[in-house]
Amino acid sequence: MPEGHTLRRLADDLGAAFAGRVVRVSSPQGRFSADAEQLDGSRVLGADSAGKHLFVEFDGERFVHVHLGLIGSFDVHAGVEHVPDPVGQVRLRLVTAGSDDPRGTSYADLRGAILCDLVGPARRTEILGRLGPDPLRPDADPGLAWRRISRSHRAIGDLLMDQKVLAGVGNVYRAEVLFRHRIHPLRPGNTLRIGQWRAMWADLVELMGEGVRSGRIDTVRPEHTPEAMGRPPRKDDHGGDYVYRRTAMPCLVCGSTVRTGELVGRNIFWCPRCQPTFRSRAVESSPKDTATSRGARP
DNA sequence: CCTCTATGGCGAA
DNA sequence: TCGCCCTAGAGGC
Repeated sequence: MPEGHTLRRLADDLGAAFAGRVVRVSSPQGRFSADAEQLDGSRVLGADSAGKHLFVEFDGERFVHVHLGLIGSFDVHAGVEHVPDPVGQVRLRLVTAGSDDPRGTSYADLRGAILCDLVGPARRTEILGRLGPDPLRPDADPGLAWRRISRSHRAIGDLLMDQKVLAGVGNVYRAEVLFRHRIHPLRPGNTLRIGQWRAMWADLVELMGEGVRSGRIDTVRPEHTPEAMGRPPRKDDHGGDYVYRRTAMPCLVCGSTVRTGELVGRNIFWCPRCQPTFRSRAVESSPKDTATSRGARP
């Protein structure tokens, strides 16, 4: 689940349940035990996200830095009657202490994360400093991303996933935003026009904001659903995406066969007709083509 | 029941 | 460039 919208939502939920509360901190699995001991009985001040990074702030300028990676999850249960025994490999558990808060008892379990570290303000600033602008942050400057994109010969599908260029976009938003703007994933960053970038950024702000509210990624415009287009709905189509994980299915807009390939180690999906190659003869090849030196191989 | 894949990125080589 | 993290859902049998 974790692209930027997931972490923003998580920060909001953790803040709502734990901000201002004294918490019991533990590591049932054991891999965070030393740090959990340090934090146990402390007060949570709040939680915030930047890109795919999450920071839970405790008193004394201490932060738990979490990165969910591909398979991590952080489940927040607010206002529960009872706190159950941990199930599975729970690396970090937060439980509210005391009963004088109108929010009642809450707990949260972290599993499978790639990163869970206790850090200070300097380290937090360092981590934030490595991230490009996050479309979910109102103070983000899309010009910083444009500066890097417009000066790079790397593929736009590569640049969009580079957290130093742009923070919070993952494999789904990358494929979908490129489709929505009819841009081929392999098009070099330095061939984009600034108007295209401004439109993509504005779109990401809206799409990811919607993702925070709904808790899922849904990028298909109402006029392009199979129903609206008069196409029969498919049982093997999960819905909500134009091209992501729709290999060999018909494009929702033009009916062409959606294609897939690999770009910097991740699967990329696109429509060969809606997203024509920048130079018409450059990339019209089979999905099994060999990688370039940069790892692009649709 | 088992096997495969995944919205990510670190660190060892 | 690859293994890992070791979850969770989907699909095959």
